[in-house]
Amino acid sequence: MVTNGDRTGKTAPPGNRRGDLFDPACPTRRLLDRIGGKWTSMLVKTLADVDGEVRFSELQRRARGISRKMLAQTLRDLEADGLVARHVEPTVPPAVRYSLTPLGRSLVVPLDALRDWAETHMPTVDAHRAAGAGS
Amino acid sequence: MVTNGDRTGKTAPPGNRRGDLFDPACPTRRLLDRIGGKWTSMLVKTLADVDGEVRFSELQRRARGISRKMLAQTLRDLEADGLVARHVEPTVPPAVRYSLTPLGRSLVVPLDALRDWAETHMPTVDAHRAAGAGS
DNA sequence: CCGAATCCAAATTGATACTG
DNA sequence: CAGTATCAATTTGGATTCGG
Repeated sequence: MVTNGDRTGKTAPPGNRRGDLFDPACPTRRLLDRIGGKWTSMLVKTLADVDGEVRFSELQRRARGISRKMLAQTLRDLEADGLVARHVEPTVPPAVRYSLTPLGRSLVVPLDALRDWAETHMPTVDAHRAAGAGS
Repeated sequence: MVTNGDRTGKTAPPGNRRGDLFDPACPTRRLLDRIGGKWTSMLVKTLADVDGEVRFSELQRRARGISRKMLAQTLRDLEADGLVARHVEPTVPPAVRYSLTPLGRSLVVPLDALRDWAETHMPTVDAHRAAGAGS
């Protein structure tokens, strides 16, 4: 593990804070804040699933339970991050399509690792909670 | 409840198609809800770092910024999940030590994948936000 | 059809103080 | 030392409504 705390005491350049998880500027912490959002990772995965452009309304159809507000908000956030591309068709009525950027697609890899762990181990977690519930 | 209640065996269909992410019962969604918590993943990684037993107060020292309340709460949650083991020494004053269970250690793997992505790509994300900030 | 703005309810978090 | 209880502030998500 890279856990040597060789901090110089001065502000380190971005990308060099590997051992400093509790620093709010730590990239890992910021990433977790982001994908920890209720809809972010679901949207990324949905976009990865279709592997192409999706319209706003179809996205909302696929993401059952999401409100227009949260869909738009999450999408704007993802776009600002460079994870999602937004393409506006200048028609009437307007047609807007979203897709994953290469950067966004690269995020799917670690997200899949997480999904893999969840599929494998969450039943164990559930069993543990059920067993120790009354403790 | 899920209609797919077959938890005793492998239910993954052929290909990549797995559980419905938008189902609140989906394990991946539940895992993300959990590690999306502000302190959960930080604590798991801290415990993985020491690779042994840690006392409550030392944990609080390492996890700069966490309050006793949140530390205790997150720890209790992790323990109920079977990710963390709690060992009480019946002395006066009491000494309690925490450690990662094997299950908890296994979670470190996908968490590290996430960290890896963050270290590599968050600077790009930042650059993108900075570039398109004023829009 | 897309999405921004407003208002509001609910879940999280934190500061502080108290207990065994 | 290792928690727990209570209260308040902040954040988050959702319903509705209005505009392009």
